[in-house]
Amino acid sequence: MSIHASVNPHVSTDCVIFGFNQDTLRLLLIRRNIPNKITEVNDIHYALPGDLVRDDENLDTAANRVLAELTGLKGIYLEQFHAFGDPLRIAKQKDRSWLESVRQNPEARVITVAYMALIDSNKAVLQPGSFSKEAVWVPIHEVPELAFDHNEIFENALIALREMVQLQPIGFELLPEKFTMSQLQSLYETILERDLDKRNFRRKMLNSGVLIPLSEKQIGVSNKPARFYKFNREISDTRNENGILNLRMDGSFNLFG
Amino acid sequence: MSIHASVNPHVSTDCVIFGFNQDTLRLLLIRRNIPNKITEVNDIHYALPGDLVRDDENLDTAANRVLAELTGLKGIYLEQFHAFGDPLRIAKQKDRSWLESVRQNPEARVITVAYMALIDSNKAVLQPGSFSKEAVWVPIHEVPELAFDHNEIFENALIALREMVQLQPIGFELLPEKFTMSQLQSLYETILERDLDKRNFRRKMLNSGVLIPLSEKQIGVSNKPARFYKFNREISDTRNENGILNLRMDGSFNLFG
DNA sequence: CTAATTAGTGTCAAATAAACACTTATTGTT
DNA sequence: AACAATAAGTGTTTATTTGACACTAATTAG
Repeated sequence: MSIHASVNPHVSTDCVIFGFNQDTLRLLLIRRNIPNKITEVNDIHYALPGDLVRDDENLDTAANRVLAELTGLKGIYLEQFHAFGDPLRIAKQKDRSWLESVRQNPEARVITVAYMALIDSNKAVLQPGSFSKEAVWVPIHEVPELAFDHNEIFENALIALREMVQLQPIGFELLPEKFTMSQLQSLYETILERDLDKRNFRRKMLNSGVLIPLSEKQIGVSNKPARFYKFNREISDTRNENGILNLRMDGSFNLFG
Repeated sequence: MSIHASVNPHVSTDCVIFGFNQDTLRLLLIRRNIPNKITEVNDIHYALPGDLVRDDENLDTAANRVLAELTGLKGIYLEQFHAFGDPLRIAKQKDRSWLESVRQNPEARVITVAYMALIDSNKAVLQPGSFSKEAVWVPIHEVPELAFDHNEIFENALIALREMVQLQPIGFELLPEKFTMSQLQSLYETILERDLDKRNFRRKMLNSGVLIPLSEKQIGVSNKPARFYKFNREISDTRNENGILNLRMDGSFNLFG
């Protein structure tokens, strides 16, 4: 028997949910009112949506549940990217009363498994219920101070997203079923935070085979109407046993050196 | 309060420790004797080294501790790659007596955060102590049935290694301080399981700037002696706050399309 | 019918990747 | 001392990919 203490921690999943809207990459946050014992006025805290993992759930299932409860969406792109387990992570939050409770209850420690989700933010109907009356979309450059170590988790997710988007054809998950080449380019430019050459972008996307051009075009725009495309899911849509999409091309999708 | 049960699970780290020896990629496993209540003879089980995360530890620290206890090595390449938390994962092991105990004690559930470690297997002096009298190096193609879901974890690690080795200069972690170009190529060929062109490999490695040629050469070989190289750690050796190496080049290290 | 706006298109130069075979330095053998 | 065996080391040519760059086309608003 070890002399070292190992009180079982709580285990949660937190979801970094990205959406893309009006040429802006957005993060879905939960606004919570937390009673402040000193001021007796509620503090407003923002946090990543998350929940404890239940006995009968595996991690992917828990993340999917959080997502579904919040957005009403199922079977969307969701990928585990990192587990966070600093014993002091709870204490990083602003709310001092929590810090005290952690000191007194080491078993209040929470280890969280973070997931990144990419959704078409138009499809997400924020659900009525315990979560959703507080859910808000926030542009990624206007993310406020978050509870716990959620800012760190978000920063990690953003870095992971930037890397993944250059290796795997996942950007589509953020767009509607039908989209124009310009929308797609704008998405990539937003995520990568740099301009891309229009002609080179089109060439690369079209040659890669991940786009299916549709005959349909924009209507009602006061300029040359753009063609719509859809994502070619045939390429390698391998949905794992938990219904999680995991798109991977055979070779590298190395978009922009 | 939720109607759903959330008994706190145990949280552990498991380490997939790779070594390279005699042109073979090897995995470091623990051999355990587990009393079998039925046969009253010990079953021999192999498992990934791992341990519960302690109260005062973060995840990286716990993984480093497991590694140090087993190999005596510190500050080596260690990277978290996935958390596994299927509630039935314990039950996947062969030993039926465990399965029963899990059914009776749902709190026996273990969520594990898996790490991949790359070490110069010559440097690892398997430590005397509770772990090491049972530690063995096994070629990756001869890995036996492992406890729990450790085979799945290992398979995932191998896939992750193959991907990472093509994007980041981490192969060096598996070699001695000084190595020849042929050793390096053999390592890459072993990991990627395909032949590489000698001249193209040399050119790419040398142009990438990750190698520092030494004046020293092999002695005592009955052929043209090879030059030794060492890894250029200056490139971007960013050791995080937990002493974990995290090598990343500025651009992509896209070695082999 | 003119202006404004965004879509859509091709070429050339530079960089990178892929294919390919012979010479060199050393030891062991005769 | 010559020779055989072995693995190290070295360049060139071709094909492919990338990056830079500017005009025409289709539509609506005024």
